[in-house]
Parts: sequence; structure tokens; C-alpha cells
Amino acid sequence: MRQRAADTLVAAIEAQIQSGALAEGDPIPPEREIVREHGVSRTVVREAVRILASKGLISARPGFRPVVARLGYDSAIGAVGSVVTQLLGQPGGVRNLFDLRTRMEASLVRDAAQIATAEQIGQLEAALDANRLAISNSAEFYETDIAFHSILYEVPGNPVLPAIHRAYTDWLSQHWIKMPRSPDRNQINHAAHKAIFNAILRRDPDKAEEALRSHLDAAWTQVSITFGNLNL
Amino acid sequence: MRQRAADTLVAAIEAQIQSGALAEGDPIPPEREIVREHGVSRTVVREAVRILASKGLISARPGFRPVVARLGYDSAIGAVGSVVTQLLGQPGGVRNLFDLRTRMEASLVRDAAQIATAEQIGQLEAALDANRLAISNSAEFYETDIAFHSILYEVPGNPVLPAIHRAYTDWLSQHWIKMPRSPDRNQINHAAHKAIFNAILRRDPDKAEEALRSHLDAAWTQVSITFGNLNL
DNA sequence: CTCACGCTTTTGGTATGACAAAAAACAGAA
DNA sequence: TTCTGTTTTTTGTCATACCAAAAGCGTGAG
Repeated sequence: MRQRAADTLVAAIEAQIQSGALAEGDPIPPEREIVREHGVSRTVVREAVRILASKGLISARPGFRPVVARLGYDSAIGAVGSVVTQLLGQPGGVRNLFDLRTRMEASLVRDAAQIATAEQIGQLEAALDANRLAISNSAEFYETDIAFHSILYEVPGNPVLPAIHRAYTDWLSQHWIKMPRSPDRNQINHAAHKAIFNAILRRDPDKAEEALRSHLDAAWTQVSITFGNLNL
Repeated sequence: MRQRAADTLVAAIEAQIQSGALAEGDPIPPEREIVREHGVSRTVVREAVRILASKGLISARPGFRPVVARLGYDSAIGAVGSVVTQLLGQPGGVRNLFDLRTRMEASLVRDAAQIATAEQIGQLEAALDANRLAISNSAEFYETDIAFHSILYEVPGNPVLPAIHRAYTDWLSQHWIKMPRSPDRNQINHAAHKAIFNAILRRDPDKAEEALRSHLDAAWTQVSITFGNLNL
């Protein structure tokens, strides 16, 4: 018994999905039908279905027929959720992920400074304005902060990037949300956003990257002060 | 029955792992023992175990006691494997991922040009040499090519980056491996590597990025010619 | 004493049957 | 037609059984 029966079943169904025999949104066949077709026990079928569900290929609400999931870059990122949670809990985990985010956004602001269209710059300006107006309201400021950054992820037009941004905010917000906020700090962050925006406006990638890095480095310093360098 | 029994079991075991009650490398209790402790059927236990395995939290070779997996950034990436495979199959999937890789490596070569230590530059030089010596052997050239790029991912010292590189090569190699190779093309690629290296040596981030981008753009052009723009 | 060999027990992998609860399908009434 | 109540499917779970492989154990040879 080299290979598990459930695994071969999983592969078979994956193939059916990839070939389009099972289109997205379609419910998969009833368990007992799969039993007949593949000549395996229901135990095996159930295991296969649950594995596919946890992989994100099908979505199985309890009691309902599992349906083939609409595949997107978001579901790919959702599939890693639990592992990432574990990794963030170990020493340096948050730091490593945050570094990755800094690197990504540094790259994005360079791009924005070089290739952003007038319309995209207008969006950035609007987001910056909304950000300014929310300085006195920390909860709203947090939202507009994320919105400002998210525009940067949309500039290159690669659909993976916005998904990555959602992942970053999902994962890191667990830690960020606990940080004390104040209009003072919001003021500082808004100023940083404005510096980034101005550098993009002046089409200066180096300045944009520098402004972005100093913004995120400052944010990191705040976080590590707040949590006292505990297992970050 | 609002919640599935298997899911609560999964959560319980996840908690045990996170709390350290189950240390990495430890085998999880036998199925029948979990049955007794949690008062559920073996069916449920099996489902839970398989879900944890597909999440990457435990590693279950067929026939063996599942053990708590050593958590690393690689296992996180392994968990997305199947979804990514599906995504690569849809229009633009390969292109989007390749763009992401280009962006990442552009950022890395900038870093390398600015912060690489003498030792790291030495490693790059050695890799470049190995790359040159393999020009006549396409299989070996492919290996040394990957090795050269992998050093770039190690320069910043963030352990997530090498894992990302392995993921890129795993995923994209499915497509790259089918590409025809020749000493001529190897010669061109080696020259591109050398240009990147020289720019790093001269501590010129802009030139390094430009060399990297033109290298990868050329590689992409080759690929899309080869596959005739079919669903890339 | 150590190591190797074979036996027994444990454990995972699969199959089968059963039943409750929920969803889906259906049929009949308004 | 639309609403409603009933029947049929289907999922979720449990209990049991059996096989084969792995792990543990004890014994005997060196």
C-alpha cells in the first residue's frame, strides 16, 4: 500500500476540476456516487472531500453539497492561513513577514513613481485626503491607512498583488490592532504618506522608496517598543 | 450540528501544537487514543488528521504515526501548492507569477548592490563561474542558473526569501523545463548573469535592476515564443 | 553484554452498515 | 401560480471488523 486511496481520489478530482469536467460553482457528485464510480469506501471519499476543502479547491459548508470553489489568488493565500499563524508565533516571525512587506512596498512605490497613470495618482491623492480627514478618528484612520497602501498594490495591474496586500493586512493586523493609537501618531503617519505621495508625484523612485522605508521602519519601531521585543 | 466535529478537533490539536503540548517532531497520539480522549468516532479523528496534514502542520507518511511537522516557511508554501497549480493553469497565471518573481528579484539585486558583503559577492562570483563552466551542458547550466539566483535570495538574511525562491522554481519549472535549451542560449544567459554581477560589484543598484529585468524579460520572451502565447 | 532474529501487539488504512439530522425534491392545496 | 407539508436524498457521525504494515518485545546466538 504505497499510496493512500484518498490521495489518488484527490488527484482524480483535482484533474477533473482542472480539465473543466467540474466547472467552478458546480456541486461535486454525491459521496455515494463517487463510491460507485471509483470503487472505494465512503470513508475514503469523505477524506478526499475534506482534503480538497482544506486545500481550498472546493468549498464545503456543513450539511450542503460541496461545490467547486471559484479559484482566485485570495483562496491560494487563505490556504496558507493556519501555517502562517503558527509561523508568526515563533521568534522573528512577525519581523520576517514585515520585512517582506517593506521590500514589496518599496518595489511598488518605485514602480508607482515611474509608471503610475494620472488616474492612479488621482486615486492616491484622494486616499491621502481621506487619510488626512480621519486623523482625529483612529479607527477610521486605520482604514484609510490601509486603503492608501492598497492603491500602491493596484498600480502594476497584477492581480496577485492586491491579494498579497490583503494577506499582509490580515496576518499582521492581529498584531497591529493591539497597538495604541493617537491623533499624534496618526498625524505623523499621514505626513509620511504625504511624503511618499509627493515623491511619486515628482517621479522620483529613490525618494519614494526612501520615504516608504522610513515610514514602515518607524511603524516597526513603534510596534517593537509597544510589545517590548517579545518574540517578534 | 452547527460546527463539524472534525473541525473542532482540528482546532484543539492546533492549539496543542501552538501551546507546545505537542512539540515538533513528536508523534501525535494514536487515533484510538484521541477517540477516547475526545469522545468522537475514529472517522472524525481520521478526517481531522488528514486536514492537519494537508495544512502542513503534521506530516503523515502512509503507514506511519503522523508527527508534528517542523514548521518552516517551506511548509507554508507547500500548503498552497495545489491551488497555485490550478491558478497557473488559467489565462495569465504564469505571466502574473513570473512578473511577481521579476519584481522580487529586481528588489533583491538592488539590495545586493547596496548591502552585499564581500563574502556574499564572493559566493556570487563562484556561482557565476560554475555557471560559465556549465555552458556546454544544458542540464547542468539550468542547475547553476538556479543556484546563482538563489544566492540573491540569501543576501538580505530573511529566511522567508529562500523559501519563496524554492517556491518560484518549483512552480515555474513545470513550464520552464519544457523549454528547448542550447549552448547558444546558455551563453546569452550567462552574459546576463555576468552583467548583473558586475553591476552589483560596482555598487550600482539601478544598473543591477536594469540588467536583471532585461535578463528576465528576455527569458520570458523566449518562453512565450516557445509556447505560442497559449494560456500563459 | 550486545546484537540479530522472529513473534506478538499496536496502529494505520479501508470497508461496511446503520441512523439521525438537515437539505433537496416533490406533490398537493390554496 | 405560490405556498406548504411530506417524502426522498444526502451529509454527518458512529460502531465494528479486518488486513497489512510498523513498532515493541523477548529470546537466543555470538
